[in-house]
Formats: sequence, C-alpha cells, structure tokens
Amino acid sequence: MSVPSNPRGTQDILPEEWPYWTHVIREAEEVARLFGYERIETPTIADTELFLRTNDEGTDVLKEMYTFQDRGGDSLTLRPEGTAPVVRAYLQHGMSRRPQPVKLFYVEHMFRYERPQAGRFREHHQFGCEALGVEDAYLDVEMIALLRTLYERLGLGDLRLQINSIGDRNCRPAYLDGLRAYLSERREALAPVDQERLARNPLRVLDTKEERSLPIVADAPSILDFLCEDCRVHFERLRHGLDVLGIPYTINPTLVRGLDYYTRTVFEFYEEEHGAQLAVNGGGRYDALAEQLGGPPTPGIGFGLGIERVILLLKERDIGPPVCPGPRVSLVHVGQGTEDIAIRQAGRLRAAGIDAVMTFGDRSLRAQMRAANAAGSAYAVIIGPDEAANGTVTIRSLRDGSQETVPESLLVEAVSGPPRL
RNA sequence: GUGACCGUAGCUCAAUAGGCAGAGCUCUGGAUUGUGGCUCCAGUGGUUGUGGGUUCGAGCCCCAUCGGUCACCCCA
Repeated sequence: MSVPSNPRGTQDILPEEWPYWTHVIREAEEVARLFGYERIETPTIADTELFLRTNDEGTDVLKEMYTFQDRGGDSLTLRPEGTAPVVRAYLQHGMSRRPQPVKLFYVEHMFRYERPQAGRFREHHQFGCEALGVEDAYLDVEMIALLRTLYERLGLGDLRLQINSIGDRNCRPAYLDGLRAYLSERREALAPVDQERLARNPLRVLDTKEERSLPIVADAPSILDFLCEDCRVHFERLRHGLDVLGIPYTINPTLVRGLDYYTRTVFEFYEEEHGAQLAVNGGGRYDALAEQLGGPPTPGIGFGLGIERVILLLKERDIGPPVCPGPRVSLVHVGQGTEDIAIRQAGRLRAAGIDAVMTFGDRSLRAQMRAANAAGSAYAVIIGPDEAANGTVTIRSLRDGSQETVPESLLVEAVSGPPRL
C-alpha cells in the first residue's frame, strides 16, 4: 500500500505554512513598489536555448536543468533562474523604448535538478528584482538598499552584506589568466577538489573550504587589482553610495557568481551563523547578458532571493508572521430545515464582508460548537428549532461565553465591529 | 553524481537480549436528549517505507530498493 507522494525535492505548502508565505511575499512586493519596481511574470517553461545561450557549455547549470521535449519536438526547460527570462521579455517587448531603467520584480518558482539539502530544493521560490537599461552604480546601490529595507521589515536586519566586483570583458580575462597561472604553479599544494575546480572554473577555487587550499587562496591575486578604469570607478561609486546610506558591508574579493553573464557588481546577503553557505539572496550586474541573447547592449542588475531560506530564518528566530484569524462567524444548526437558514445567513454575512462558515453533516450541537471553537471563530451563531420558529438566531460569543437571541435581520449588525472580549 | 546517518499511526516518539506493535497529541463519538475551551471515557487509525534473505519466530540481524536528513560537487 502506498499513496502517491510529491516528487523528491518538492514540497506541499500546507495551510499552516501560508501565513509565513503571504507575509514574506507581501512585504517583498510592498518594498519593491516602494522602490518603483513593477511586477512581471515569465512562463515557467522556456526554450532551452535561452539558458544555453547565457552559459558556457558544460556548466553544471546545464546538467542540473529540468529539460524535456514537448510533443512538437521543441526542447523546453523548467525555469532554473529568473534573470534570463526577464531580459528575454525586455528584449522581446521592446522595453528599451520605455523610460529607463525598467525596474521589474517577480515571485516565481525555480527548478533545478539536484540533491535536496538544507534550504535547497528542486523546486523553490524566489523573489527577484531586475533593473535594466542603466549602468549607473547608484542603481546598484538602490537595489541593495531595497534588500536592506526588506530585511529590516522582516526582522532580519542583521543579515550581512558582502560585495565584490568581478570586472567586465575588458579586464576580467587578464585577471583569469593571472589567477590561473598563479594557481597552476601551486597546483600540487591545492586540495584535490580544488585541483579539479582549477581546471573547470578557477574563480570557484577562491570559494574553497579546504584547509589545504586556504593559504594559497589567501595570497591569490585579487580581481580588485585588475579592474579596468571603468570598473574601478563603478565599484568606487557603489561603495560611496552605500556609505552615503550608511549601509554596512564587507568587501569579499573571492565572491563570485555561478553564471557566466555577470559583470562588475556582485553581492550577497547572508546570515552569520549559516555563513555564505546559505546566502539568502545573490545578485549582480549583467551588462553583457542582453547581447548574449542577441539584443542590443543593455546594462542590467538584479538579484534572486530564496523565499524558503527567508522563512527558514524567520522560524529559527521565532519570528512569527501575523496570525491569521479564523472565520469570524461559525453557524451551527440543529433541527429540520435549519441548515437552509444557516446557509442563507452565511450568504448574508459574506455579502457584508464578514467571513462565515457553517458546519456540515448531521452532528450534535456539542460537536458543532466544538468545531466552531476549533475554527477560532469569535461567534457561534446557533440556529435551532426555537430560533427557526421565531425567525431569530442565537449569537454566542466564543470569547466570553455571553449570548443573546436576536431577530435574523439584526445578525449582521450584531457580529460587526470588534468582537467583545 | 559522491558520502554519512535515519525510515514504527496524520504528528512527536516508545517497544527490555529476536518473542503477541504501544503511548501522547490530533481526529470522531460520548459524559441525563440545545451549548465550545478545561477535565474524564470510548473509538477510528499500522502488511513497522518497499522487496528479498537468515531464523521455530524479525520493528530489531543481512542484502537490495525507494524516501528523508546532512555534507560534498555545484549553487540560480
């Protein structure tokens, strides 16, 4: 015997979880709009080509994608990240003719085929922002300020920010050459894992956790020493803007991004305890992405924030979301024909904007009262033979136990306003 | 893809040395036939993840498989 279960790495978000979700999403949306961002949603599926174009072949990103052929033979992929689809939409809909920058936010599902782990799922949810069409470093500053505002609102104001610049196509190649040369010379001293990384993606070696590699990485050439004039100035302005706002940060020259299209600014907010292991969001500038997609040069910057991770932190810190009260009124009914009255009165209450539920099935008054209490209702409205005969209802406060019998016509008024305590 | 640990009721967990699968919570019903919470009583609920093997006998030992958790790889 086995009932069906959800696929590995996915999750059901049950009713009791939703207060967290609505809280986080609502705050995110509110803050985004506060900063002038508008909502966009792209399809959950996209042409596989979209993600192939934005990444070097052989990247692990590709082999972690959920890719399939539809019946027409097209190769589609479940959206693994939010940025490329948004940039695609920007290009496709000619948004370069809108006032720049175009500032967009999304709340979307992301998919990646990997082994589930703490705060990592095959299907997860991201809140993300993308700002396109402007190269100004103050756009970067503003985006980081947006995140700070959001975290403060959520009670996560102590999250730490780290920033870096990874240069652009002018200066990064030289740095990569230098780094590769430096690491190759010391290859034997690196941990085995990092020797592999050196071959695959030298930047990743900088992220190492291996004791053996740490001293080597510590003395490795820093990207910041290789930045071209434009990138250097951009980074200076970013830092200056953050200072102006009093936003604390640390510069981490080893901070990189997994995707190939990032340039210049990269940043992460993370929690001290979990360390960079569990970044709550990652973001960066991607001034070359639009061109990689075949569009005109279009600068852009964005971030993706893991909603599951935010909720994880809220729970760890016992930060409860606002409680969601039960239906204000529960209608209970005993006797022939009383359920007709109950369902009609429920309709009247709802029409007046009062959330009301009735009980179902032939249950004892006791059982129905229990249900009303369990539902968290402020009032139980009792409709029995006496009430039915007299055209009245009995309203019992489940807060203080007081009750009164009133004409049906006074029901809505009686349960309106703050519940008596 | 690699490794470690773990799978007993819807949930949290028991089950002495291999010897009849249990408790609490939840849920349902009831405690003089119309009144919730607190209390009390009762009931529903399991092929011990699944499939093999060892044994007179397996929740317990062995193998496989699936799933969960964590770490690695990678990280959007």
